[in-house]
Amino acid sequence: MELTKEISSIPLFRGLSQEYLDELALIVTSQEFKRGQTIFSEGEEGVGFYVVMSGKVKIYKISFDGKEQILHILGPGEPFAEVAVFAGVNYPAHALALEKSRVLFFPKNSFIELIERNPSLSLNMLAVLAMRLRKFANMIESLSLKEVPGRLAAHLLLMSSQQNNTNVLQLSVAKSQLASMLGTIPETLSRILKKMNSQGYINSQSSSIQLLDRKGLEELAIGERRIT
Amino acid sequence: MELTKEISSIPLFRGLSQEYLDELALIVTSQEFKRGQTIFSEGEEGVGFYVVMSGKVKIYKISFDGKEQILHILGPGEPFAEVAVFAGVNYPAHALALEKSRVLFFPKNSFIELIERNPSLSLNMLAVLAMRLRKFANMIESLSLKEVPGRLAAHLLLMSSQQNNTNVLQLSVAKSQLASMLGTIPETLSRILKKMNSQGYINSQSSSIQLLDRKGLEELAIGERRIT
DNA sequence: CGCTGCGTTGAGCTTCTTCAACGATCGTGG
DNA sequence: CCACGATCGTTGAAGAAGCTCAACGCAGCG
Repeated sequence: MELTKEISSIPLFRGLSQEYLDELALIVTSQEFKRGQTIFSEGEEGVGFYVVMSGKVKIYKISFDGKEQILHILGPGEPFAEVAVFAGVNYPAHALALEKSRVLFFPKNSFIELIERNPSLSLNMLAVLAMRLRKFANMIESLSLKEVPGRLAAHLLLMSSQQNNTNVLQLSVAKSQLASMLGTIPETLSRILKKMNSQGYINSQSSSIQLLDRKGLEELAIGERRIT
Repeated sequence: MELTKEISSIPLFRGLSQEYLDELALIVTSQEFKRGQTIFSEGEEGVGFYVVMSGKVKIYKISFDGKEQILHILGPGEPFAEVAVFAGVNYPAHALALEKSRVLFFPKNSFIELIERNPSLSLNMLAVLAMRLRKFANMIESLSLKEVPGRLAAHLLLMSSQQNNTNVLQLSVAKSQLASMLGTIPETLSRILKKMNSQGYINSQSSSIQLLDRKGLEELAIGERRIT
C-alpha cells in the first residue's frame, strides 16, 4: 500500500521494522484541510495525533480578547497533538491549516497498543517530546527575559542556523504570524524591522530578510545591546 | 535494599514489576544538596536525570543581565532533566536546591537500556513529558497573552485547586521567587498584591494569601476584567 | 548589635500596545 | 481586463503597563 511508504518517510518512525510500518498503515487515516480550516480546537477531546504530510499547520492559543500566541508552525514530516495521546484528556491548543494541507491521523488507542509492543517507537516519541520541551523552555525564557528586538534577533539567527547559516532568509509565514510567534503584534514588529534596517542589522524587503550584522544581532539576542 | 522501596514510591515508576524496580535500584545513586547549591548548570553535558526525594529544587533560566525565569519548582517524587536523556545533548536550564534536598540520579545510558525493554516504563515517561509540555504551553500562553495581574490570579487559582480548593494559601516559595515564576519582578508583584488586597480580591498577609473573590480572580485570569 | 536578605514604596522612564488611518497587494467576480 | 473588497503591512499619536533605580523598614541570624 502507498501509505506504508509515506509513513516510513516520517522522521518520527525512522528505524521501524517493516512489520510495524504495516501495522501503522492499518490504523492511520489520511485527511485533507483547506487553507484556514480548523483541524481541532482547544478543549476538544483528544482522540489521536497527526503528522503533516504536505502544507503547513499552525498550533496556537487564543486569549479571551482574541490575541493569538503561536506555539508551533509545522511542515511536512512533523507530528502534532501527541500530548493528547499520552497525557490523556483534551487538546491543549488550536490547530489550523495555514495552507491546503494533508495530514495523517493516528487514533490514540490503537497507537498506544502499538507503542506497548514496540520500544523503539517509544524512544523516538520520547525524543520528539523532549525536543519540544526544550523548544518551549527557550520560548518561555525568551518571552519573559527578552524585549521584542531581542526575540526577533534570536529568531532570525535561529532561522538562519536551520538553513545552513544563509544570510538571506525567506519568511515562510506572514509578518503578522511572525509577530504572533514572537509574542507581539504586527505594528510593533513592523517598527522594529524598520529600526533594524536603518541601523544596519538587516536588510528587509517584503518577505525576504538579509542578515547584515550577525554579531550585532547576537548581542541584541542576549540583551547585551539595545536598539535605540 | 532500601532504595527499591523509595523508587517504588515515585509516581513515574508506578506499576512497574519488582524486577524492573530492582534493576532501577542498581543504576541509581542518591545525592544530597544543601540549600542554594547548584545541581547542574545550563549547557553542561546531560549525563542523566533526577528525581527529588526530599526538599525542593528550582529549574530556571538566566538572562545575560541576571534576570531569572523559573520553569519549575519541584518537590518530592517529581523528576527533572528527563529532556537531557531523550533529546541527547546538554542540560537546557539550571537546577538548584532551594532547601536541603536529596535526589536520586539515573544515568542516561543505563536508563535508556531499561526503557528499551519496558513499554510500561516508557509510557509512564511519555505521560510525564506530555504533561510537562501541556504545562509549558500554558505558561507560554500566560506570558504572552495575559498581564501580570491575570497571571497572578491564574496562579493563585491553580494553587488553590491543587490544595482541595482551599481559600487560604501558604506560599511555598519566597515572593521574589513567585515573581520570577510569573515572569515579573518583586516590585511589580508587591504592587499588584497590594491592589488586589485593597480591591477585595484577596487578603494577603506575609506568606499567607486568602482568596476572597474567586469569581473576580477568574475574570482577571481570562482577561475579562482589569485591575485599575 | 550590626548585617544581610527580603519586601515595600515612590518617581521617572522605557517599551509596548491601542486606536485610527492609509497604501499596497492579491484574488475574484463582474 | 478592470474594479472591488479583503487582507496585510505600515505609520503616527497617545496612553498604559511594567521596569529601573533608589531608599527604607523589617526580620532573622551570626
